[in-house]
Amino acid sequence: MDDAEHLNEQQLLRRDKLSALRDLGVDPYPPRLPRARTHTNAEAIRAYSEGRLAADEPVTLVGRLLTVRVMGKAAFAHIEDGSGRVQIYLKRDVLGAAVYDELFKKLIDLGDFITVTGVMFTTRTGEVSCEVRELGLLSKMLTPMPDKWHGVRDVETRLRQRYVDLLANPQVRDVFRTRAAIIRAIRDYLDGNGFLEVETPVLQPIYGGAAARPFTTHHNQLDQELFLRISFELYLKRLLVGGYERVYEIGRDFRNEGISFKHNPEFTQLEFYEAYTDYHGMMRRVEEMVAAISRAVKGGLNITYQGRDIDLTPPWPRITMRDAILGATGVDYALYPDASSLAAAIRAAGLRYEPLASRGKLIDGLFGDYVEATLVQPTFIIDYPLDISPLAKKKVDDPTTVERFEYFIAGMELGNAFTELNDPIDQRARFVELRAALAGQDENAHPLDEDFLNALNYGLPPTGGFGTGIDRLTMLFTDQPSIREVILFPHLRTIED
RNA sequence: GGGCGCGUAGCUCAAUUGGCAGAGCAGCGGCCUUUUAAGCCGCGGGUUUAGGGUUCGAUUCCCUACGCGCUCACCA
Repeated sequence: MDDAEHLNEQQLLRRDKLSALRDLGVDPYPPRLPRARTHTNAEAIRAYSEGRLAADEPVTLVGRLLTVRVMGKAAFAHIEDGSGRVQIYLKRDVLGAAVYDELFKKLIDLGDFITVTGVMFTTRTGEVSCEVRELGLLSKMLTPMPDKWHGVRDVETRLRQRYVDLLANPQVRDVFRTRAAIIRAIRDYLDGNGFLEVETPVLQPIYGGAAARPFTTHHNQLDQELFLRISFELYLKRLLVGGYERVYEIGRDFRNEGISFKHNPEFTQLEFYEAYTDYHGMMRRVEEMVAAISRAVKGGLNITYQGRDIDLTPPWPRITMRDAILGATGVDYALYPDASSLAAAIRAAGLRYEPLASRGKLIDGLFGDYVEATLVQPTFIIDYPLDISPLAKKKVDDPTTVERFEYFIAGMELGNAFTELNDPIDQRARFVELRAALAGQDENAHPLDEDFLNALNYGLPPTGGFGTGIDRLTMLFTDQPSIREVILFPHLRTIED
């Protein structure tokens, strides 16, 4: 890739300029600034506008050269640093022919990092700018700048070479600033409510806590098969056994599944657990936390996602799974206590279903096919079938149903929570049953997590637990249609030659 | 993994039924001392993703490979 014969005209020309610069005694990659930076671009503009710069007080600015407008013996240009853009004004009278013609006009290109020292002023058209007295090159770009107006649109280039995307498309940089602000808002909310941030193993000898196929890896010295975690749940609950009342973790989960606009193999998850509350308490926490995020990053509770207005003001509706499906399909699954009778009812209603699915899977299928996409405004769907919820506590008056909810915004599932199952005997029975149900597909068959069961033997207090995908939350708050747009380096197939 | 679609200059995009591969930006040369997608004059730049096939002739039609997108499946 670096062979000279593969370089295009413009790349070769930029390399020629490197040697020309060195011939002039200019280091195209100097180790530091020739003169210390005095302001960011934004600070310089503000300081000047607010009259905080003395008359003729020089400022030293830095940035990547984005545009140039040469008018013979004078030129305007814009440079961009992390704070934004500032216009610079260069005059041959001021800089001299050597700097203006030989260095600036001939050897400095769009995309180069430069530094200028000069004096702030306002142009005829009212733009606060810097009239340059000294010019320095900080780092030469050896490849042409992308289109200054259109940026880079090619999806593959944008994702494989995210640095190109970021440097060419400022709005992409904003997405990841917002992502950081969301995570900060989450920490602020949880820290402010007495939650302790913890870290639990990514490499796990037994995986669990979610329904997903894992990635496997291997520890050489121990000669031990390990799994990359698919959730934090079983470790975090151990911590409540140990006496912490409120814990949370923000970190990476790994699921070996298909990739889609809302699935990346590794994604960032938030889970928190709170003793002495239940899933109702978790619902209040979730709507409060999401509202807090919205206030922090959007300044209010009304947002727009892909053209649809969404109001995040708590409280959000709580709708049982049963009522949601009944309303959308006319099927009341409570009337059908087993998979075969429910399947018959679904068929009679003329709806889609997976013939071999369990009762819980049939219900989940109906929900996914007929309800989920309609949940545009924030909604809690509560009370899930037992057999798809092995870690949630049964409802006291209905042992086929558990105290669980998922919350939906913009037709997308964003998170999952339950009143945690803390009965060690029941938990063991659920694991055994689950293993039996999965025995056919041995990829998911794995040993019981005896240590987790042992922890429950020591007593887990009544607890509410919650997990949510930070990537999907970021999609929501940055109005992005795909998870790839909110992950800096999303997974792509490697290119084979 | 299945189905459908896409891949043209450094970037953004055109190219009629299968008939000389183009434009804007960027680049290079020239003019231009308050411009801002600066402007004006001129010039260069292509293995049309890769490999094969049909044809007098292929960016266009066919096959294979690679990558990307959409979608379905998978996701206790």
